[in-house]
Amino acid sequence: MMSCPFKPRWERRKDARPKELLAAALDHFVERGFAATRLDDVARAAGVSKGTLYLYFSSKEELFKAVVRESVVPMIGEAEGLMGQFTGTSEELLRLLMTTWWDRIGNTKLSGLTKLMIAEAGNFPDLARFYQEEVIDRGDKLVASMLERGMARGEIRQLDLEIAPRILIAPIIMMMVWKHSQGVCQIDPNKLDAYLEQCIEMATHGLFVKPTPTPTA
Amino acid sequence: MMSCPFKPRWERRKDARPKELLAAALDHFVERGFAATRLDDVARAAGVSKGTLYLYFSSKEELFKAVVRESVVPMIGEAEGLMGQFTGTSEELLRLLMTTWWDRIGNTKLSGLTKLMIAEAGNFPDLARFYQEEVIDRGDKLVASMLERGMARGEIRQLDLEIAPRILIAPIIMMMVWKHSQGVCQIDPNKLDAYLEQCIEMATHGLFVKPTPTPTA
DNA sequence: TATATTACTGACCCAAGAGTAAGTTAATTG
DNA sequence: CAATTAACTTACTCTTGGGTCAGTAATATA
Repeated sequence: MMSCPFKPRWERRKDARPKELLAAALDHFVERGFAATRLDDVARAAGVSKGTLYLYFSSKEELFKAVVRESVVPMIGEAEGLMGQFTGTSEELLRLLMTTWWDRIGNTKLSGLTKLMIAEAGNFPDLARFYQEEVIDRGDKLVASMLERGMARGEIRQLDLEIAPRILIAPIIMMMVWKHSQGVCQIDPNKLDAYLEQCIEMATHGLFVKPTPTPTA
Repeated sequence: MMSCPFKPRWERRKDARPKELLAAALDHFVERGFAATRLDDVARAAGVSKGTLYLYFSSKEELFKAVVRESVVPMIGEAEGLMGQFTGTSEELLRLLMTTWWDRIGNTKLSGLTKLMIAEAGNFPDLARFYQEEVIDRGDKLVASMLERGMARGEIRQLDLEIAPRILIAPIIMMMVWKHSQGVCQIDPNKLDAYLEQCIEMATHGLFVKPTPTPTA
């Protein structure tokens, strides 16, 4: 490796650093999890030293929060907007929300953050609280209000709104988790779309050939 | 703390130690995960020192494998037997399998091991391989053959057997995961039974008031 | 070109925890 | 009651990685 004799050993790039560090951090967190990610590696991947990282982020946890704020939090707002102005049937809305969620998060590296939180929340209570408030609570509310809308329109049967949203999203969350569990529970990547389609279908149509009449709760 | 003057400082109890160590290890692994569990603590909880633990288990990973072999592996065999001699309808079988699974694993501390593997498989490839072979592969096969049986009997519609089992079990897995994600995604413990019931109902009946006729794949 | 500023480096400290092995003590045996 | 065995302990080594800070070098300024 020859280095150009007049290129300085490093440059001062105060405003580019945070973005680059966040990008590198996202990659590493997604790849290895929170605890197992080394800040040395993150810094090196961003082309700086660990000391520099600490100039821009005061701790590992703050770095992680910044990553989440930059990447997933804005998407919740987007989804809230999407739902607000929707006028079609509940089935269409269900499909719309699930597919956009999958496009924007599930099928991207962001799904790794979901898996990370599930995996490590217990060991980092501070991160857990942060994520609960900024992401989960808002997400839950979103799905619940979708169901509520459907129930009000008579399209969806009466459901317990503390439970039903969780059951509905579980298969998609698990899908994201499995995608990032190297070697365990692997699903053929070619079948991911089919999986999503099955999730939607199962939610709308159920499993059996002749659905028994639904008893109202 | 007075100690009885004639009680020896410790006893030699060669055959009791492994059981006690495994029990303590299970508790700690479930509570804190694999990486974050300190063998010092496990040993102390079992009333011995860390050195003793290493007399019976050659490494942290071997200790974990032993825990899994003692606790969850035998239950798979049990479930396989249960299915083999079952004669009722698919809906009854589905319900039976889901409830026994919940009774024996989901609703006990063993669910913590499931969560642990999901969380840490990526960082411990050797454990991942072990768990995949001893638990997941066999479990998958079990659910798939249940669905196959139902399809053969004309009770369950034609499904992709690589995908459907996963979607079916996802809500229960997530339930186990949430139970062990201290503070995140908490579900009211009183609603756990209702949650399970909803899972079964959703799988059998689907979500909507008037299920559209199911297109055969 | 000289001086000041500050973005950045890299060697360091320190705590934590897996694994080890020399030594200690309970039990067993003749 | 020795002498022996082996279950158990204690104090140690070694590695890893978050966080720090004194110093260095790129840039701005005069």
